[in-house]
Amino acid sequence: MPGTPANSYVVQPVEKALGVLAYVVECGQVVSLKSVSQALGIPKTTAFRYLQTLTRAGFLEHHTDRDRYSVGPRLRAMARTDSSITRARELAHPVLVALTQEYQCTVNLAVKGDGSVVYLDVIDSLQGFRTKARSGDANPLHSTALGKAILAHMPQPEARDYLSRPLMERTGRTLIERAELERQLRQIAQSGYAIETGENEDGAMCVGAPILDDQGYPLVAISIAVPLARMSTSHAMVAGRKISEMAARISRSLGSGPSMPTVPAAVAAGGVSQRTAPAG
Amino acid sequence: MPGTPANSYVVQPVEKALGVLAYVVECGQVVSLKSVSQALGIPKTTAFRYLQTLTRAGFLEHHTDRDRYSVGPRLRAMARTDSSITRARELAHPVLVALTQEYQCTVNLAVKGDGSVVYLDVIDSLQGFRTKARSGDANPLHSTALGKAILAHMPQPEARDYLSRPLMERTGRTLIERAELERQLRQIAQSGYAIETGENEDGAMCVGAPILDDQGYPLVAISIAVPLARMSTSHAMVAGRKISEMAARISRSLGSGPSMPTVPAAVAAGGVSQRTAPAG
DNA sequence: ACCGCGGTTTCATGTTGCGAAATCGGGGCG
DNA sequence: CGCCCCGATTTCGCAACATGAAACCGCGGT
Repeated sequence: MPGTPANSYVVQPVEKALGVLAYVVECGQVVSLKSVSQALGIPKTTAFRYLQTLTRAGFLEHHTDRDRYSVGPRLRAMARTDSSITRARELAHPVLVALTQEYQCTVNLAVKGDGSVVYLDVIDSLQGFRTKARSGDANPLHSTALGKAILAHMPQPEARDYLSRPLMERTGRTLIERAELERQLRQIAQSGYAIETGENEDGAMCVGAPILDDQGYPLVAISIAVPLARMSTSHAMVAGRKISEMAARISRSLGSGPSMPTVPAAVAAGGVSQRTAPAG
Repeated sequence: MPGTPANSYVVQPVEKALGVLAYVVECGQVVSLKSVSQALGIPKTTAFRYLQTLTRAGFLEHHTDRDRYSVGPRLRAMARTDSSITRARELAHPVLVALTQEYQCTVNLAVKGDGSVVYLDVIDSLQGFRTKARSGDANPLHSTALGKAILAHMPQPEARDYLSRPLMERTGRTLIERAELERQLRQIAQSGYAIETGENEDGAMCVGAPILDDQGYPLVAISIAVPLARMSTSHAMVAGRKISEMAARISRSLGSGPSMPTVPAAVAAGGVSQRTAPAG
């Protein structure tokens, strides 16, 4: 059965299941096993298994009453995450450019990605200082201004989980003691910006602030990176306030309820914040 | 290695690949093969194949420069489709209720789904007439007011494709002759509403109109269903104009450019319309 | 009570997904 | 200038596992 030359490294079950997923979505999301099987020309047993698998993974939802499938919560969540990030990048871009010009330094926009920040946009100043990080690189959460800004605005359980893991020591200044780090995070949650003094890369100081999505979750963060020697703490604080304000403006554009300026998560010693109420 | 009892009908490659997909999205969409492999604990060969498959299917995008993966156009398209339909349903609901009350009859909201309309919402009047269709059911495009309204506003190539297939004869009145049907579709495209006189179910007359998404594509349609005997053609035309107007208002809320009231597709004998210019 | 249609379960089969290891490629450092 | 190392591809043989025909079940209609 030569048929398709199977040119490449395509895993057939995956490919077909994705076809099923796409079909369900395109079909306006109320689909029976039979129609999937017929429309895509795959035996119903197989279609059944794919629907089952997709449902279990939360990509589809199974309405047992009429035995129909529709798009599931996981897919919706993914869509929202993606569009939030995309919008945040778009909104942030002019801000990043402005920051580069003002401080003559590298500015970063990064997303949170399991235990790390991943740089999406890195804009270098023409003449100024440059850091090692390039778009696509990843760094620990606890050793960067970006990451600390995110950590400080994260729901408590998630932050706690991260902090309970061993923290990599990137430079001699990296904060690896949990109590110390948590103290700083609380302060960041209050002030709305994070300062990092060579904790990730020797000689580089960063000042960053989080951008919150419509649920108040710190999806991305922006920062400036300057030579450690060039900026005093008080200057950094001024910059921090400014950056924090810019980030907050973007958060507001993303729909992060007008009720929360910049103090959602870890503020107040043991304050607990939930991204989504456990209401289900 | 008992581990998971694999209780059920889950296809492992699919499950794992969905995990990879979710990871890429959650990670803020700039991910290397290695991080996927490490984070999910699957050998890199396998991760590679999944990424490859997901990319080929358009669910991911592969940035060859830095060898990173991010969310692909297909996933974005799915997300938009879903959210459009969801919004359309929400916006349409009060309209449906109003129509039920006004006409004392069943009203429908259906989506287009490969060669058929699938009923999403069916609201019955308390006392009045009821049709067979229930939420989740499907009917042919050419035999229902809903379907004809959609067909008439569909991009020409897609409509042509459908019409070139054999058309099922649901009742004695079903239009199965292509020329005749096309003539009617052109008229529907102009007037903005479709009338069906017992062509899908004996004794039931329907009047329907399409709701266009932000691309001008007829994603869903709404209709009322009354006993064939109860409504004259002239009454139906009045109702049609009203329904068409309501549908157009919803289309506008969905962002269907303010430049097109109700006449996008098949209008004017051979007019051609493209959903998306073939530029891609 | 019968019939038929869709969904679920079973089961034997061989296709095909898997992952260790070898290969390639490129960027950084000496 | 060339070596080295890391990460992405490719190869390849094995048996795990996806597959789909067929049997089974439950329901809704007649």
